[in-house]
Amino acid sequence: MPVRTIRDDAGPDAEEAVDERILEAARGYGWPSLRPGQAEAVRALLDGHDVLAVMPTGHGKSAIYQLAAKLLDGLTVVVSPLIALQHDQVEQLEGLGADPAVAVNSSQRVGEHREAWEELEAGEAEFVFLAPEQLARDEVLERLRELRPSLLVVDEAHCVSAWGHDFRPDYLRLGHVVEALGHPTTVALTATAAPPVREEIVERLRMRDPRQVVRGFDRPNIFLEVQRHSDDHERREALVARAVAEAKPGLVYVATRKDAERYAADLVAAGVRAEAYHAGMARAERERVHAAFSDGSAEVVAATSAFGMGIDKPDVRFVLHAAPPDSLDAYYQEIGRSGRDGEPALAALLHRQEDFGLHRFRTGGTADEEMLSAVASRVRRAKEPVPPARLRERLEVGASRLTAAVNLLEQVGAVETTDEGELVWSAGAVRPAVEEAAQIAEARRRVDRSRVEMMRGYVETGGCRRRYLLGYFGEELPELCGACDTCRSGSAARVEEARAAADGAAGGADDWHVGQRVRHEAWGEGGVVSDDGDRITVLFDEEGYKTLAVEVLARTGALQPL
DNA sequence: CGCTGCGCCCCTAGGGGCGCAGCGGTGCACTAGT
Repeated sequence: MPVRTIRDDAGPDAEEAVDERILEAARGYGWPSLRPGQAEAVRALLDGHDVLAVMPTGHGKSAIYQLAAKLLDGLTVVVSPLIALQHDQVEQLEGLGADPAVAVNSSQRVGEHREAWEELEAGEAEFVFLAPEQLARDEVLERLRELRPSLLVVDEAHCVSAWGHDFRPDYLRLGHVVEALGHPTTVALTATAAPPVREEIVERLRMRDPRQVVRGFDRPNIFLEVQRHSDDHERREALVARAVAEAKPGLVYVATRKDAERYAADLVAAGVRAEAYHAGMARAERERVHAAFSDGSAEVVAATSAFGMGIDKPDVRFVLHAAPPDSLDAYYQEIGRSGRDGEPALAALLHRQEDFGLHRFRTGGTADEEMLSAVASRVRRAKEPVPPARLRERLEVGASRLTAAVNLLEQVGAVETTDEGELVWSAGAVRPAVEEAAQIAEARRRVDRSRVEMMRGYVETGGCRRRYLLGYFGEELPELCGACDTCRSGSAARVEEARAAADGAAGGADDWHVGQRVRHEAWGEGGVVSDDGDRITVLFDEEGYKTLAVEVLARTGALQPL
């Protein structure tokens, strides 16, 4: 099929290569044109490549699979993290006049559930939405396999990395799902993922010959600001005053449920139409708050991280943080909910040094060695493959704790999963496997803690905040952004000068570059993720992020290229 | 790690201060009992 390529180097908004067939399909949905990256991603899928697309929400990520599904014969399976979102996604497709879509989940009535499967098995539905936990069930997987899906979509794919390890470990098992379904073309979609997160997504989903499409990362209309407070009371007052003063609607992110309630109450007392939102609230109440924010009757929502996915409001004018999140990935995701209309928006973080203590707690804990041992011993002793459900009964343990242990034992090659989803012991003794698995879990925690340190680096930097943020996501910003507090105060320019001076003193030697693999004498192997001239940041495989002074490295030789 | 809430002691009886235990985010699916 001939591909017409229009090349225009005028800038990021330049129209990209456009495949006539894709454009035709887009018109079928009522879209006159495509955004940068969309056509590229769809074309790669049509060519049989797996694709990871990283684009901000509102940039038309969903269009990628909607178009590909239209152009590929066969069922499209969409892995979607929240049941509450599945319904909206089905409706959105209906609104587009797309082929029928159904959802399959535990909230459905028996009849509804049966009907969905009947539609699928009669070949009447083109899309099916499920959470990863559904796909962990053999019966579900078996029925889907019979339907020979041609496209597998993993929506909100950062969940693989952010939730998979402990919280919703079935995310890490999607690789099995891909294979059990005969490896349909796979596309992973997310709004935010730093390079190591992208790597993990590609690896965990066992993508073959993947194409990465990363677009629209910088959001220059969002002003970045950080305020440090020493006293919690003062921080509260400053935040409320700010929310009162700024144009609305806006979001206030907090660290605990109780704070969500307190800030909402304080805002109401200050005359703001505010609501609280967190996962401890009754479902109907959560839905009411979500709806109130969407229709504008609530101006501000004070929320934990539970409020986020599924918000598709273009005119959010500010996102205030009453505490730093545990990573820049999370922070960027949250502030990215503002200014989607392209108009000016504010992202301000009001923190105290002590806030980081909560993350120390959350990334603390010890490896679940007891569970690893119990699982390993049982699987090894068994004469036949063990269904995970039986292990759960015998060990009297919840599904997620068990799955997390199984994932680790698989990762060290001690346990394997059969095509039927049963567990077999593959090699070696129990003890060393358990120890190795516990070490992997411990390394994971070190990496998590280092992600917190990168968040700390963001609040403490005197340099351009946007440059720091984009650097974390692997993008270089050549000029100071001019739209953050450090640029405005002149601090960023002073840091820049000092750096240039240091560079000159070092003879302008450029020993390191982004993407380079390196080995450190104490921290092992890693990859350079950012280069600030006088300092580089390396993501070590087992230790996480470390920021290193180039001058010290030159003197000590502690870091060597590989 | 840091905050909150509770019990306790202080002491010329009602509130203040101390010490310590417990808690802190995100969702799926499934089950039992109304």
